[in-house]
Amino acid sequence: MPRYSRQREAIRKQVSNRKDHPTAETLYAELKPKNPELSLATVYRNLNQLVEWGEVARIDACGAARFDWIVEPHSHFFCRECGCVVDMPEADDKLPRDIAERFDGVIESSASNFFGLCRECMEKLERESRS
Amino acid sequence: MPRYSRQREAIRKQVSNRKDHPTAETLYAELKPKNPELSLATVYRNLNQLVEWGEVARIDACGAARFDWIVEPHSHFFCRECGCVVDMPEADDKLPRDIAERFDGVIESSASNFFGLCRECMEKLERESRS
DNA sequence: TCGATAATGATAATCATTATCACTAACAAG
DNA sequence: CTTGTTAGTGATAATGATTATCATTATCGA
Repeated sequence: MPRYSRQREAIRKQVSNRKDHPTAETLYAELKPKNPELSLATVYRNLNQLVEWGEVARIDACGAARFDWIVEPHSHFFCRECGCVVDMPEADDKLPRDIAERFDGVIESSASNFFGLCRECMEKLERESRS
Repeated sequence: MPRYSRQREAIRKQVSNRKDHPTAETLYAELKPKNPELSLATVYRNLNQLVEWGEVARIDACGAARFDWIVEPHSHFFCRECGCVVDMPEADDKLPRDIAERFDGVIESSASNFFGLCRECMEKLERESRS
């Protein structure tokens, strides 16, 4: 029996309008100007709620949690230089299936994380090393 | 130019003597009795150092970081009930190879994380639900 | 033996997140 | 429409993991 709330609606909308994977803090900063009364705790609270309801997905890795309105499980790439997070849809599902069968327990979810440099940072570092 | 230190040696030894994946706090608790002067900060400091030198690996997921003297990258299973961490060597290397080729940047490492219930917890919960 | 400085221990600080709690607002029932 | 129940909020204290600070100690080459 959840009730309507202006704040939750704004948070839901903000997450679904973004193609990248914002943190709670980022969402808060973006929403604050047009919702001056908004509290950071409310952002965290509602994100947890939305995750629980399966409306958004939480991406855990590299410090702060990030949120994604694409709830189908998929892998991510994390750039160690700029901290950006990129979807890696190619890497999915092939792996977990047969692993899960062999495993001596219950596998409820899985996530493959990739770490390194995104193209922008790779090119930037290459440029810098030529000097 | 790192120098010898009794504390680092004790930490190194403690990590390599364990087959599970202890947290910094756990290692501290285990070492403290025989090294009463040891500080938690020293444990963190040295673990970071050892990771940087490639002597131990850091496993990031589910709250506190865990440490592993097996540095070859491999996947892990995390039990949501008891919090145990189990090696999943079967899940490795199949995935990253062809992904890395297609990726528009540099993939330096990858890790597949599995979440769910370990056998013990699965059985315990089954038993509890029959009552 | 000495001196430069790596390493330590104690603890304050930080960062992300959760808990608390008095207050506000949604909304079903009267 | 007025209400009563209680979900939701905002402000902030508390937490947990980790890092920074800093005065002191210890390593080790000169």
